[in-house]
Amino acid sequence: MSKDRISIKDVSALAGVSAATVSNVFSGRKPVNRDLQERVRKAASQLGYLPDRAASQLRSGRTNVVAVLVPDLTDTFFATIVTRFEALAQADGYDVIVASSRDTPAIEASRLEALLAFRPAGMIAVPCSNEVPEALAAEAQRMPVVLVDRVALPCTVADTVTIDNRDAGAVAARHLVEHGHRDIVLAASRMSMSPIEERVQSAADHILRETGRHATILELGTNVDEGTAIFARWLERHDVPDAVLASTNVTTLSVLSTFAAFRIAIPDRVSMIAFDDDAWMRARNTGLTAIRQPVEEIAEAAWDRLRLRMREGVSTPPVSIVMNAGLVVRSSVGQRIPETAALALRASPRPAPASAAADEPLH
Amino acid sequence: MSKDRISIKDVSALAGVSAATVSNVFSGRKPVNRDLQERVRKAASQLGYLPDRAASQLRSGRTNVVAVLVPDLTDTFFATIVTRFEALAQADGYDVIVASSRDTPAIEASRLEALLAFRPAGMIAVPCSNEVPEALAAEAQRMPVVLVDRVALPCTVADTVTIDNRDAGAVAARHLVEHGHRDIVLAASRMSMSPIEERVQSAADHILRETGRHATILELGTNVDEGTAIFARWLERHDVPDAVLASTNVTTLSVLSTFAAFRIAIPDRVSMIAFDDDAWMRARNTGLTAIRQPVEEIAEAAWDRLRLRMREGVSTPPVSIVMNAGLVVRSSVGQRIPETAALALRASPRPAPASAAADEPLH
DNA sequence: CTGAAAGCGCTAACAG
DNA sequence: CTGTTAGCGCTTTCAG
Repeated sequence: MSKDRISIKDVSALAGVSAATVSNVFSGRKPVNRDLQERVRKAASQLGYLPDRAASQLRSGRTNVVAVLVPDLTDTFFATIVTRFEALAQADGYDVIVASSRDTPAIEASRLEALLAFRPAGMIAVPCSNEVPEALAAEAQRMPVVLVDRVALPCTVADTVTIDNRDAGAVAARHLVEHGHRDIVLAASRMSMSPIEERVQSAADHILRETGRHATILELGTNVDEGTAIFARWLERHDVPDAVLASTNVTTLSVLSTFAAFRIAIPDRVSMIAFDDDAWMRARNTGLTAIRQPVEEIAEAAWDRLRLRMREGVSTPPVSIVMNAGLVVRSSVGQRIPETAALALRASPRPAPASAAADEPLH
Repeated sequence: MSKDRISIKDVSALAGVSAATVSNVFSGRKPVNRDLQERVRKAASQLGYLPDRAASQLRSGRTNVVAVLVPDLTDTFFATIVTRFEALAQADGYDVIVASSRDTPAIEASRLEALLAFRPAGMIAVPCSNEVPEALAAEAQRMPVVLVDRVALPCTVADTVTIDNRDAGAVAARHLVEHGHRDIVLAASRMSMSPIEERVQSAADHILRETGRHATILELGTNVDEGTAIFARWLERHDVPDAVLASTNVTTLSVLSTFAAFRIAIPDRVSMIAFDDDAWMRARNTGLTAIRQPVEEIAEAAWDRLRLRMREGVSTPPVSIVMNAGLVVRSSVGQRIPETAALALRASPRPAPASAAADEPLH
């Protein structure tokens, strides 16, 4: 352990070549004689040489680093996206640096600065609020940026990859209504985040249109424990609804925790549609019916887009990619007889013109 | 968007000072006149200047970057550790770069190289196998390294932070045995990983000592779906055991998924002890009794250690920190009458000398 | 194909 | 306290 760091000069000296040749061997940017290559590589591995990115980047102006910024790494949705990115980036010869904003705009700004100081070749960001951070918007004019998930469309700042949130909300609402549910709670995280607003509002609209009833919208925040507390407080003061539709995997956990604490059975007493499709949702006796976002595909689309931009520049106008979420039906949504149908049944000997679904319990 | 990048010179020119002064304003390493500070800051923000780490690091030899390497970012245990690190590091003025080895030694080696090429000030690593990667062991002699979780003790390479895995296994086994369980399956991920081996072997030893029965050890791997398939295949050919003890949060998910698929009720038909204490374990009607690792404390201990080393160097011998896991009792472990006690009960009118716990069903 | 020399943006050292 | 100068390790000329 004599010298502090092994540099390209140590290698070139040992191999008896110039530093430039060593550089060319490692970067592969210029052809090098086979024999020399071998000598250089041997010397390098003998010394444990690893090129210094700082120096390389400084001189060349190029870098193979892409940055990823997400609101929360402990949220499986984001963790999965990051993991997939990293694999894709690595396959294309890029290294990924990751930062988490812990859902706080101030932290987001600071993490963003930290990432930008690396002068990455590109960046994929899931903003923590609706506002694209100023620094990011500015940077997006020179550096490729792809915005994912938490974005209000249309977005003029950068390319985006999102799901069709209105459709997701409507599909879930329809499923609930078709199963006879009328008194429905929509568990939002924060309505100020536009994808959430879209999911929830579109579900509410559908419910109102189909049943004439107003859904109850509850904001449970982006943290499980906080959301559990809020929902518990609400439940203490209200009747158990027919069904709950979660708008986020975190709200899903909050709602389920509360029901567990209150020993409210799913789907016997209340139906539930979860958001996102995590492993634990399958690991239960009554599997959760859930809106599944195509996480991997989202990550892939974002990476494709970023790679394209890194190759072709940011001069052409931003593109918005919208993917579709699907409903995975398992067993957390039960069949209810809606009041109107039940009244009709009691009032007349003939079956009322209720939906086929609502008839089922009579068989 | 005329110039490509704003450099320190642009700022110094606009502010009418030297580059060194701008540097001192931002690094705070030398005092600068108030007025000048202000002028510099104004010029900088006006230009959108962000110091270039590559250049800074190259010249100064210092860096405020620490690297974190984990086997899997989608595993909540690791994700939580990373998140906590990042918060702590940030509070101390460090930036974190993260990489995931996806539980594959080859990827681990490549990610490790990528991280080391940043020349970080220190590194926290959760190796994916028992073997500390060669490159890391070598690096640990000059750069502070803290190894977490997946480490075989004693470790001569670097400081370590782990839990007392033998104790964790024994505590869980005792809980099961005390509740009258005899036919017990130990769900390992891979016995070749020494913490797992310790947890599982120590549980097996305890069970053998207390009941004279050999526990069944099953290796379910480090992936939920794979583990589910393996356990399902096993269940098709064997009786449902009295209880299952998981050694990992991933094996927990595999086991639960299988039980759900087979509609085997917990704890009526089989008891279960989970590993790690994730939010979803509380979000069920029968909450999971679980071994809880003190995740946050592990992260904090590792960070403290790393910070100390970054301050004081790596010359003093490695230190091993061992923390304690605890058993969180919820409702997934039921009461069984062990055969021996049951036989004794049937054979004699007097209560057999069974444990108090085993008597409970008779009340 | 290889080597010598210059310089990326920044900060250490020293002079003022 | 501020400016000047040199050079970190690499890659890029450009000459051989």
